[in-house]
Amino acid sequence: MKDLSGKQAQILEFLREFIEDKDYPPSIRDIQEGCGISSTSVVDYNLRKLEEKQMIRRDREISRGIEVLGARGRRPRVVEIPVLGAIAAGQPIPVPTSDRWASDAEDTVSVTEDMVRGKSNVFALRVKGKSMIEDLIDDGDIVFLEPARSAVDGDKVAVWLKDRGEVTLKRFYHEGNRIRLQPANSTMEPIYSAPDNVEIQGRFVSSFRPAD
Amino acid sequence: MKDLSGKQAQILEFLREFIEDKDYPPSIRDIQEGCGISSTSVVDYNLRKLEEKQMIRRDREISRGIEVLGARGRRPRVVEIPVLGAIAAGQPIPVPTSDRWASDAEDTVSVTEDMVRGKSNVFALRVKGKSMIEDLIDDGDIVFLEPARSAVDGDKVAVWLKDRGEVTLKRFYHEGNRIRLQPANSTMEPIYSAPDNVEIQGRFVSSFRPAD
DNA sequence: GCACCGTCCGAACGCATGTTCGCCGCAACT
DNA sequence: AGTTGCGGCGAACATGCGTTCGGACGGTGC
Repeated sequence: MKDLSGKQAQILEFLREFIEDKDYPPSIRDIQEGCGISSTSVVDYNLRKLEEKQMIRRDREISRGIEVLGARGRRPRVVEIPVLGAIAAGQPIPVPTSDRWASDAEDTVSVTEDMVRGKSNVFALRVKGKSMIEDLIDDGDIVFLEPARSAVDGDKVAVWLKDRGEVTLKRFYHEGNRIRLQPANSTMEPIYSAPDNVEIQGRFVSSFRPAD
Repeated sequence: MKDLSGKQAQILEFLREFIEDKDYPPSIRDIQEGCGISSTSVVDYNLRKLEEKQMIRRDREISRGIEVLGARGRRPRVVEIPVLGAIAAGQPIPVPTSDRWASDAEDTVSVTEDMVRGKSNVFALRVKGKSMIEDLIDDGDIVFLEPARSAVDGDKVAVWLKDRGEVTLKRFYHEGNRIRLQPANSTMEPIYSAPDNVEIQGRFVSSFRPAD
């Protein structure tokens, strides 16, 4: 069931390379030529075999209707995340109110969908400066956030501190009638603030750190 | 040059959705039906216009030879990174000597190519435990490393400390006739070691932190 | 030997699909 | 009105491409 002949493996490999390269599936005759096969019927024959073995899917009656199945075939869904700007202590970030940022985003980053947990409307911020290093966020990191106005205890959120006039990323805790913003490092003291002084901008989804 | 008529925008949108959905480009008649156009020649006419405007690329004489260009069209190249295992203080990591790990990798992660800088043979490790939190690497993080046996000053490398019997991620500095492994946090002291006691496993490329 | 089966070959068949061509309606000019 | 250009229409045309069919070649079992 799983093992396939040399020619079938060759065809499968050719399929992957062709699709990767050209962005559309090859025709029967493309495969024929690319694999050095002398007849289209041989290709058809082996494609049927591959289909039986669940390696590919074919849309009959449709030109180039071949689809490679399996982990290497099904391309992971890629989403474009708008990078809205930089976040640094002392500087506000422009937080969108509408849900269409694609136009005013200065930059975008493409990531596989599982990196943002399939959430929608995720946006990204480029971290500037070392000011948040105690939150395990380094200079140059990219943080992915989902829009949020509220948080539950323990959430990592980007909050706008009205009195300080700055945005920071901390863990969020309700504590009596005040808010505790907890850094992730034991050597740092938490920030306490009145609830109406903090304005939640977004909830942490994930982060990425490129090389230096 | 940039603005396109309503019908052209409609066709372009249809192209994207169709390709996203089916994994192969539509035929002229697919577009005709999908956009409610009464003649194939109209589709052809507008496709030529789109091609003039550099919005798409057509492979003449080839069925479904349409390719959407631009940021939203050209899919970012996705590479599969083998996750070789977990890294935690006190435990060695199995570092491959050959360059074919795909078979023995327990897991893989798909990321867009720019996340690993287009480097080849990159592998990934899942961070276990909080033991490296001072290097801005948290529990659950995924670090991407490229195989390396040497490093230049300042590189973040995964090193095997023979005397301690553990692997850790630090910045690497030659300092006289010893090696300094520098954490990224000022409250932590660097580790000094003899050159023959450290064995470099891989060089840090990037890291990713999923949500809690 | 013979029959059977998996694989391959070459050619023909026929639908699917891209391309071309003449014509029309409409708006903006002269 | 006449002209020009753009966008659309429908049909015919030419080719791309999937499919089918008769047959060949090499194993394997009887």
